[in-house]
Amino acid sequence: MKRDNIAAPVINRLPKYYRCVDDLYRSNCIRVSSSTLSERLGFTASQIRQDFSCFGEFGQQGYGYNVKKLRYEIQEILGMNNGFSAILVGCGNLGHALIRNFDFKRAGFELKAIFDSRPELVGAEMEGHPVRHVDTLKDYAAAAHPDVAVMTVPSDAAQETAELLAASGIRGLWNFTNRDLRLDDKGIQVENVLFSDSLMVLCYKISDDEY
Amino acid sequence: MKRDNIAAPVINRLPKYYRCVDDLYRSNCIRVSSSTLSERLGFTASQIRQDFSCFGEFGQQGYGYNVKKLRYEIQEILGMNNGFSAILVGCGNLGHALIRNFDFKRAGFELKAIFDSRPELVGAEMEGHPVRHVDTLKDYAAAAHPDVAVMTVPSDAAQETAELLAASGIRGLWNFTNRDLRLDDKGIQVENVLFSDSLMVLCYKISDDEY
DNA sequence: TAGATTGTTAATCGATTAACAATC
DNA sequence: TAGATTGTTAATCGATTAACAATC
Repeated sequence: MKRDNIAAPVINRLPKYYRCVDDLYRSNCIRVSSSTLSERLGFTASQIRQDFSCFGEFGQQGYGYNVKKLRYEIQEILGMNNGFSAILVGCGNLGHALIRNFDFKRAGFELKAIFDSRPELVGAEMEGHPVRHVDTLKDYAAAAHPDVAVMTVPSDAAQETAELLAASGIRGLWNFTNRDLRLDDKGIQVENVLFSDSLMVLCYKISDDEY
Repeated sequence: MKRDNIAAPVINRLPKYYRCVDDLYRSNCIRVSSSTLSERLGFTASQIRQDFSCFGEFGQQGYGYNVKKLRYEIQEILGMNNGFSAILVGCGNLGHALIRNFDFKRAGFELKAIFDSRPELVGAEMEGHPVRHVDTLKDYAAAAHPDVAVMTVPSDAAQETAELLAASGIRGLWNFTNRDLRLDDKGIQVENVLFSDSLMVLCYKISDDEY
């Protein structure tokens, strides 16, 4: 599969493609054309074909795309079939909510271990996972090599925790701390989930209405 | 203030500008130049000046920007000073986490009421808010006119809840359901917080590394 | 075969960057 | 005044859309 230097806007559309094609797959749809995808997604058919062609040729002239095959190809592009593992650091309300409700499997991850720094939590069980002390994280990582870490620690602990994780050889940070992390040159990938940014944009949009 | 037809990329950068300028303000910084902002934000100085100039002239030649003034102006642009109110629908783990930990005030919102459909939760208190039954939402909205609704209901209830909220006159939906909502022509603004999309992009990025 | 639809090239559109006159 | 830095125009760059030959 081609995969070099894909533009960020393309990459950010991939999950939406996946969700759409997965929905079609689950409703037993066999084939789909770029124009049908266009209606569902609100992107132009041209853009959809252009985006897919960054990674290969998945369709067939006169027919369209086979849903099952397309779904598999997008999984491959996204790396969902790599069997990645995740750990979660910070078992507060948000961490707990993710452990209980978020379907890691569906995004291609297995949640392997959870950590907290509060002694009163350590040893407790959360959805079948024992809470480990964050002091044991580095040893755990050295042995188990988890791929990504879910950061649900308080904002104040964000930078410190990020550095610990980077030093532990984690390759990706899924960052819920509402803080930008400074981790230059460490080659670690970061995805921020910035609740407040999203709410501010919504605030702008409803203010905009008034003009 | 100018506010017509601002490009989406500009709007999406505004919260990051705000967080940065707010940090400067809180550390008692008086003035800042576009080049200093550039270093902190990773945008070019040119882009920063271009972005600000969409909304007015906030700086001064030879001096830069007054931090306090700039912070205020961005608040105004984002609509953070409009005294907007919010309600939250769905008091599961994630809803609970937001109620407890998210600083609505800091983003310019006041959380006014919370709703759930589970009878066993109705009447309980959560961080000082009584849980109301979702059947009373429409009456509540008719009386109190909340501006936005935080949707933390299960995915299956997403579309139904969105329609109820639209019918209740809510102007903005902050959508945590991981589902795209279909609300054409209702003039309602939606901001999605799609956890799974974000994790899939991270998955792509760490896969990308291998090539 | 005729109709449909891809993958790709070329054209357009929009966003970012560079440059600089204005001026504090 | 001299140095610094804005706001804005023009140039560049990149992303999206349109068009169409290839072909199933």
